[in-house]
Amino acid sequence: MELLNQYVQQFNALADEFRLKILLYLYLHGEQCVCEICDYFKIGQSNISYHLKVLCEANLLQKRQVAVWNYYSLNKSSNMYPLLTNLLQKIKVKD
Amino acid sequence: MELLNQYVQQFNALADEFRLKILLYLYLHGEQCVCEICDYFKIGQSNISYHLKVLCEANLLQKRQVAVWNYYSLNKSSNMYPLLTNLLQKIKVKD
DNA sequence: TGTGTACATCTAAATTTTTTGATATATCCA
DNA sequence: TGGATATATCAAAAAATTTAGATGTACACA
Repeated sequence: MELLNQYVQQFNALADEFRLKILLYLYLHGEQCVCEICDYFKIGQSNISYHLKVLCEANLLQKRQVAVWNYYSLNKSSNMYPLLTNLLQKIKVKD
Repeated sequence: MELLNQYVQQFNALADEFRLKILLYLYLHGEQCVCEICDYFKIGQSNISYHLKVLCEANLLQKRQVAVWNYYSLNKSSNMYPLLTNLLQKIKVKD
C-alpha cells in the first residue's frame, strides 16, 4: 500500500485552498522566489514556507536556490504534473 | 474561485488513507451496503458513515437506498471518475 | 404492536493541521 | 567585520478533522 500512501500525501498537499492558489500563481507566473509569493499573497513568510514545504514533500513543486533566494516552480517530472496543469488551466479559464 | 474550492473539497476527500481504501474496495467489489463495508474493514459503523458522507459530499460516491440498506458505489458521473479509476487500477496492480 | 436491524447524526475526546511569532542560518554588501 | 535581507525551522496557540460511544429513526417481520 505504499503507492496508496503516496497518493494520500499528494492529495493532501492539493487539498488546501491556499496551496492550490500558490500552484495557480506559479502556473501562471512561472518560477518565483518566496518573497515574491509573500508579497503577492500578503501572508506571513513562515506560513508560506510551511505550505511550500508541504508541496515540495509531495513532489509537486521543485526548489532552486540562487544565493539568498529560493525559487519555487511546478515540478514537471511529478506524476501529477499533467493532471495538475490541466486542472489549473480550467481554474484559470473559469474563475 | 468556486471551481478551485470544488477541487479542494474533492482532493480533501481523497486525502485520507482509509477513504482511498473504501474507494478501492468499491472499485473492486462494486456497490456495497454500509454493513458490508463495516464487516470488511472492522471499523466502527459511525466512523464508516462519516467517511462515506465525506466522499458523497465530494460527489465521488453515490448512494442508493433499498429498504433498510444504503448501498454506496463510485459515482461514474463525477468529473473525477476517470482519474480516480485510473489511479485505483494502478494501486490494485502494484500493491 | 413490539422487537431487531441498518444506518445517520450528535457530542465529546483525541488527534492532526495550520497559523503566528520568535529565532537561527546563510549570503551579500558597505 | 557588521548589518541587512531571504528564508527555514521551532514552539506554542488556534483551528479543523477524525474517532468513539450514545442516541434517534426508519423499516421489516413476528
